[in-house]
Amino acid sequence: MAIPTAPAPPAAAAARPEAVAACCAPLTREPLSAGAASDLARTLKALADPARLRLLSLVAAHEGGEACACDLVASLGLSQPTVSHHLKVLVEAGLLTRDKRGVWAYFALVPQALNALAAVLTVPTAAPPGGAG
Amino acid sequence: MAIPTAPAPPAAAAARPEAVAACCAPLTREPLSAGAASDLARTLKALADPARLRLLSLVAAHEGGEACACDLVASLGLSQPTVSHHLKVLVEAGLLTRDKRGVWAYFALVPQALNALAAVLTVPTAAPPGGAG
DNA sequence: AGCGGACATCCACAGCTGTCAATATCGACA
DNA sequence: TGTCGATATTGACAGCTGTGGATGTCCGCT
Repeated sequence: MAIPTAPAPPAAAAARPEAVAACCAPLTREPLSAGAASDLARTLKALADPARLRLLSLVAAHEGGEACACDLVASLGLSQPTVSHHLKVLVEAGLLTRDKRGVWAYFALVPQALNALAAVLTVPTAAPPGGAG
Repeated sequence: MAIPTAPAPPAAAAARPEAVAACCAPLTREPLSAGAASDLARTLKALADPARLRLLSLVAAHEGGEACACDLVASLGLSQPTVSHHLKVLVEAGLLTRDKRGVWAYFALVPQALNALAAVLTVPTAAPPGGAG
């Protein structure tokens, strides 16, 4: 473990969800720095779980684009604390937003976060005629 | 969508890299089945590691689109067994191909795998015209 | 054939992660 | 104010994962 990057607290990730995809350069343009790779991996780790993927799709497919936590618990077949934990991970990764109304908590997708992630992963299949610099 | 959660051995994943993104439906179209979520998570887990992300970018950014394992070991600052392990994970996930020439092993990107992944994650931000359904 | 180098595999270990029971917190309501 | 219900947090634990040292395997060279 020789990652000399700044030890930012995990809560900071939620404060800057735009850090997900940095700026623009796809994964394949130039070698990732250790810090950039760590940032990107943190977001991907939030995605790389069956329960969280299902949560995202449940929220996204729900009418109105948002879903109540109680619905998610019922749909997932996992315990309520476990679902709450997964939702927290997704919110802190900037992939979901949480809106608490009364006793209910509603979660909605953050499309730009997923799209930024998709943009980073996209590979230019056709080589540009101008040649790479 | 009745993905039967077949307990296929991990080696089978390399034989069907197109299984990464199933068919076409983005994550946000309809709730993922447990099997589909598990499949997608498996591929994302292969990506969700700083060392493997750097490996992918190193390979992709290397001239000729492929890189020798020795270069990767030198660039990553990790031990040779560790790099070999990460490369194996990426190959088994269908994200890299391995081509052994003599004593050297060359690794190349599988653009379609990453692009399929990106397609799954992409969220349609604008509603399709006339597609009120 | 013998040797050296490149890569893969095995083994062990520390740290992380998903899971749930128990509990705490907070808002709605009588 | 007291109770009920929804959600979040805590604590514990099993299983997974990243890592490196030691070793095996295979190829090229002398």
